[in-house]
Amino acid sequence: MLTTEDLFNRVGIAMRFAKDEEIYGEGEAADHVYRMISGTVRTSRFMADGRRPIGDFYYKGDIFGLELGETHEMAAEALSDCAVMVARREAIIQLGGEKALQALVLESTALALTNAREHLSLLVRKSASERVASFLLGMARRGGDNPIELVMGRQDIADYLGLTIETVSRMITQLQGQGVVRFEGCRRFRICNRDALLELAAAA
Amino acid sequence: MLTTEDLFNRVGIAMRFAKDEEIYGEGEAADHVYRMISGTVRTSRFMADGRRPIGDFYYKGDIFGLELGETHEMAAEALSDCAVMVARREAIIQLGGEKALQALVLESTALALTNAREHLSLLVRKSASERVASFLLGMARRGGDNPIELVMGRQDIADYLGLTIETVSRMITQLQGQGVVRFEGCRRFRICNRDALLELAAAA
DNA sequence: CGTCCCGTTGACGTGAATCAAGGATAGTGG
DNA sequence: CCACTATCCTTGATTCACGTCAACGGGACG
Repeated sequence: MLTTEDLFNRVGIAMRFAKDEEIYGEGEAADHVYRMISGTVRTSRFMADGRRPIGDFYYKGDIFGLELGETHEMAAEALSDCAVMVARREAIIQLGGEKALQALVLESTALALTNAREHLSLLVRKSASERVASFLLGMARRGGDNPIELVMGRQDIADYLGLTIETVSRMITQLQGQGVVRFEGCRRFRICNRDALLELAAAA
Repeated sequence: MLTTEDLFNRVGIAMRFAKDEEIYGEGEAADHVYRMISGTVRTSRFMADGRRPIGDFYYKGDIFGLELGETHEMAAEALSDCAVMVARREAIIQLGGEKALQALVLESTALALTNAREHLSLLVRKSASERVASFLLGMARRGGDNPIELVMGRQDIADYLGLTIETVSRMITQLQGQGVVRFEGCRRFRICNRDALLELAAAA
């Protein structure tokens, strides 16, 4: 059985997207599948009232763009310059059969579900400081060791956490005041006291 | 190909659970799968600080208890007296092969993802009244026509919406004041002005 | 050096949480 | 059938966290 990576290497083509470039739009036909090689992508939707729910952030190795329906429910945008492998659904079926696509759908859906659940618990976990603490921990988990680079701006964080940029900013300042984290410029930080941060983020 | 329902009828056994009875606990081995016949089930998790995130409510025809991992991430509890078909994972594989189980996993995961997304948009959609309006609409969608019976208490609603019971109660009172819905006792209501309710629930 | 964009900070208002009673309803035992 | 109690729901008063509005700061770029 081919691994997901093999599959993409065989039938996919590499593409690069510049920062802020749109990869696909909301409502477009979803006949391609994407696999991150480097950089970060964000999916989001514009709503009439200006609120902008963020679906997810995708990092190296993640699959995205594979919808259960026919069209993309959210738009995908490059948060930083990035490289992705793009494959047509058809091509995947040709190479690996229906089974390969099904496996991919399951893998992708399962990941999305896990993320959605984590996101849910972030939003239900009410206080702003808990949300920000959890978010920073999550970034640290992905981003490897200190220092950690935030690829997204404050607005993206705010949208993701259901807060405003001012509140996010204040909470970050507060966490610094408590000596838990330390920002070096506004997009890079170090965790000074992991235990305290875990404490603040509370349960999983 | 067997339908999900057939599958359960062939290898499952019918069980009844009384109101408030636990169907399985958090952390237990997840080697059974459940399909609702009647009644309502809630999944939830207890957290150290007393908050209780609710995963989902399950109604007639829904599958639950099928985890991606080895153990149940949340406990399942009967909200009302209910009947379910229970099948062992092994039995499903024996009858329908790996493929049948995979299909079931995908079906179940996809549904869970859809629900989680809907739930997310409920929580990000900020105001308390919007959340309650959306919730009541959702209940109406499932519950058929007027009048609609709420199987869950205020606490469950509050947990689900990320609010307190007092706020839920106030919002309901407010919606009644606006003549949008009308409660007949605290667990049964009618929608008087569907358009206004849709308006209040806003997008999605 | 000036402009733009993004992030921070402050002052203030507001919506929901909290605290605290008070009613309604259902289940229980007489 | 009716008190009696336990639960659940509603309502009011108060507090507090976060949103909003507004000004300021600082780095990137021309």
